Amino acid sequence: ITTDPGGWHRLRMMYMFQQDSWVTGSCPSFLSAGLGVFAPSETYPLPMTSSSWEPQLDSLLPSGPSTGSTGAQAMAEPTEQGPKNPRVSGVTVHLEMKALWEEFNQLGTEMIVTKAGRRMFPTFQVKILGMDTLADYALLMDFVPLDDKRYRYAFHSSAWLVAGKADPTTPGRVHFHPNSPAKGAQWMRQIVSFDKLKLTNNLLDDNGHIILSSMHRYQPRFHVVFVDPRKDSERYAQENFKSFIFTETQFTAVTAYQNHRITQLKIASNSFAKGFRESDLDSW
Amino acid sequence: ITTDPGGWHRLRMMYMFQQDSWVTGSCPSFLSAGLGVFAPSETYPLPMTSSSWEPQLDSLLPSGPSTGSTGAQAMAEPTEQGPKNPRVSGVTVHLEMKALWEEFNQLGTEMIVTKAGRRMFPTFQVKILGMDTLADYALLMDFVPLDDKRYRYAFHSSAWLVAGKADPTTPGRVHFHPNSPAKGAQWMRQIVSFDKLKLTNNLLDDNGHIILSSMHRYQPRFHVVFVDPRKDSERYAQENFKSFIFTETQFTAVTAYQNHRITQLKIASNSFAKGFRESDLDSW
DNA sequence: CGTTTTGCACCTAGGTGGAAAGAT
DNA sequence: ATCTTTCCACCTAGGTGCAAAACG
Repeated sequence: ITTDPGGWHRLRMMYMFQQDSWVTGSCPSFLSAGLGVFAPSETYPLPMTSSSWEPQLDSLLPSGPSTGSTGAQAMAEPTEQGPKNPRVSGVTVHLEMKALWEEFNQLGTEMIVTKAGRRMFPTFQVKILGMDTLADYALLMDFVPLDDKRYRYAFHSSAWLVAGKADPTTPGRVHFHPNSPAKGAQWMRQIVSFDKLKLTNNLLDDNGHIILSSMHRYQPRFHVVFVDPRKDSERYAQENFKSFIFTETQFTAVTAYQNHRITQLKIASNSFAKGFRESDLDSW
Repeated sequence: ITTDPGGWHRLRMMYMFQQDSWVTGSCPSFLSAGLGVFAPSETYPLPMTSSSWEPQLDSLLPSGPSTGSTGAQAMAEPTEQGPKNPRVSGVTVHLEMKALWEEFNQLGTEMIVTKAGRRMFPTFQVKILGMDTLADYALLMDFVPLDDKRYRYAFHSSAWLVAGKADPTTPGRVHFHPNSPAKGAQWMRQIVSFDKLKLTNNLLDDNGHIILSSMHRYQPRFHVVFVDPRKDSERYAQENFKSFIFTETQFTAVTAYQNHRITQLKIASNSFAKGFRESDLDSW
């Protein structure tokens, strides 16, 4: 938990209904041993009509005319998850930079994956409410395939096409927020940022990064896990977590940008890419 | 506890025997409310014969011929602190970069203080053993005046001279390691680095930095505090912490380096000062 | 041919001591 | 005279997309 960068701690943890899965982020082993953990479904479980590539805005979000509320945020509708521990049942989550996410999503968000690992942009950031200030929580992210397809981009028509069935994959890793576990008060104090999370296409990755297949579509998921102090906490695993899905954060993993408009939006909005801005705005 | 830099959380906490004191570092308020806290003595309490400026090595350290052990480390002898909770009584702490600290200490370590706040170099880093892996701890640092004197540096003789009585001061702040509180397992997993700690000479500092008086000598102290879950934890405050002092880390606060040899050693050993290396070693 | 890898120029962000100017 | 402040060139460390090369 110190500041040693790249010193990710890796550990194993059992999915309840699945095989083992690598867990990323610095997380103490006693936590993974104790918290049980939810069962990520192999494919995206939300009611979605995403048979076509056409990006759609989250129908669950408060749409309508924009009210101009300060600090664009979205609140995810948790999926049906059965009875929950009161430590997590009241938790609500707001997505930061919602407007930017939507702008990308309307074009069809692409995220670069590299062998060494690449950060997401926009960064997944949330504001959390409703935790028990005195209880311990771990915050996690994972990525679920949006469908069982492989895609390719047709440059002449500027459109994504289905290119076949999805490549086979290993179960998929989970990224612990490096500050996990921490008290509810700590998590709620300010925006929680997953800027240490990196995406890779290296199936043999040894750095604890999230492994994704290029040219496949994914839905990020966010999980709030109450660290149950009880000895037999595994038995309550299903009750002790709550998951949140923001459909505007879905994306296609790529090794190089396909849609030129995505490239331009990345350059325009990511400060690290300022070197590629030329004409746009000198007013700055 | 997220990654927002400069977003230090500040809060007040009561010393048991003293007035209020500012606490720095991101630390949840429930913690400060609960952990009670030790009473830092106004002047350095260890048996020391530091009436003269001559820097002396810690007589408590295992000296003798260097055995060439890997990773130079020191283990602090805790001062007499009365009966302790078993959660802290077995804790031991090793100072990292001990050899470098000693090299500086032999010359008379100087640390720059600025209005905006300046990091220490060497950085105070420790390896911790003997914590209860499942218990919550907070790690703290504070700085105790080594004496009641004000110094000045005589350039012609390259020596420090007493320049009078110490300037009056306010009680002195405490720096919480930003990851506090965390489980013992988390703290012991890797080296704990206080690289977010900054020193300032601004008495009105609003950034939660440690306030020191230039031309005065200080002894850094390191405190391991068990976060007692009991409601009346204040009553056990004295039992729930253990303090460690590494005399080789003592220093004089300055606004500009006085001893040229200190400057050269900083330049030679701090990678951020590489721009000032010229002749020394091109083999690199 | 479509896709991936590599090296790189160009940034952000921020930690150094120096030198000159300012303060007392 | 002594000490402090400010600005700055020069670093570290690392996040960008690009272009060319490599891959299959």
